[in-house]
Amino acid sequence: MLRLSKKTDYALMAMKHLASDPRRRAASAREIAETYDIPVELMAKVLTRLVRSGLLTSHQGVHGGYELAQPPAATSVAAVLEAIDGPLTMTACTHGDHECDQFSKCNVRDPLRRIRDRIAAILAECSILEIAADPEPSAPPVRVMSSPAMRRVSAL
Amino acid sequence: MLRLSKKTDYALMAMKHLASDPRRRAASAREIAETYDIPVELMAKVLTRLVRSGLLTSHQGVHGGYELAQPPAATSVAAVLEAIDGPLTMTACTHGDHECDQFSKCNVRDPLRRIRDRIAAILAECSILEIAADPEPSAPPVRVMSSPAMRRVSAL
DNA sequence: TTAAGATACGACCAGTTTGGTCGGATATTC
DNA sequence: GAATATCCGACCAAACTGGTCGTATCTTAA
Repeated sequence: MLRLSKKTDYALMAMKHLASDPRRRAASAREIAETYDIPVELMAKVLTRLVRSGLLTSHQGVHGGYELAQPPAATSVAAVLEAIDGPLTMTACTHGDHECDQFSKCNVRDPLRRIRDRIAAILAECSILEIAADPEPSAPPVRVMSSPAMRRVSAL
Repeated sequence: MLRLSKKTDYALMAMKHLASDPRRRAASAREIAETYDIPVELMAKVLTRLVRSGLLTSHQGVHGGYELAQPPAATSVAAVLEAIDGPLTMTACTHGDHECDQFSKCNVRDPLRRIRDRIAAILAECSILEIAADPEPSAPPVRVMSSPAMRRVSAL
């Protein structure tokens, strides 16, 4: 499992779309949704969450739409996940609330927290730039730039 | 998000319990369940899944119960996850089936697969031994690495 | 041989989450 | 003022999840 939600998928697709868009104008929810066959209203909902989290800027009106709030290298995949699905918790108790029935007796809390931290690190190190750099279906290959994050990837 | 299910939690707790049990006899579902305040029937269900996946051996009868099928170092956390929740997929299409509506147009499939592989590697590298080596229910305050740190990729 | 302690298995249920839809309000440009 | 946008909240059906129940079967010990 460990599956990420469809909304997160859509969010990442949109972020990549905006990151690799050659023309530097805002893209509307409709445009993105139609490009990837995503229900328009749902795409809109996802995009506004990204705006609220500061990852995108929006402006309304006839030629409005969404733009990245930061350069692609500055936004991590982790940030997108958190924007859509909330804090990256692996268990009910990862966040500090003791609302798990087994809290007092749990014997795997700390080990799991460490695993979670390692996963969080991976997601935090992976930027939208990295996602966008991927040669995708029909998109022309983007020139690979060398940044710390990218070098780490090719090392794997 | 990326939360793992309660059943997986229970499975890991049981595996650790069995791995760190000094006396080398089988533990019953009831014993484990009561130790950690887990509903007995649910614990039983989880344990049988672990048996079916070959991670535990069981035997019935009066002094029956469950035992690790392998030394703790030989079972990975990933194996436990998969035993309970099925293959570790991040998206609908990670496993090869094309059952996602956006399959043909998806622009993040490959990047996500690479991220998934890195996460899978972490889970595969972490063994039950490592989990069991952890000092027990200390219950220290939990500090979540939250937005500011996660939000931006460091030093880019 | 029988009672007790144990796993095995499948059906079931209620609560939550999720993906998706709808209606309407507001802003911006032409 | 019309068209194109974002914004916002309510809503719904389907899927998933945690948990329960009943029953069958195996194994040991008295």
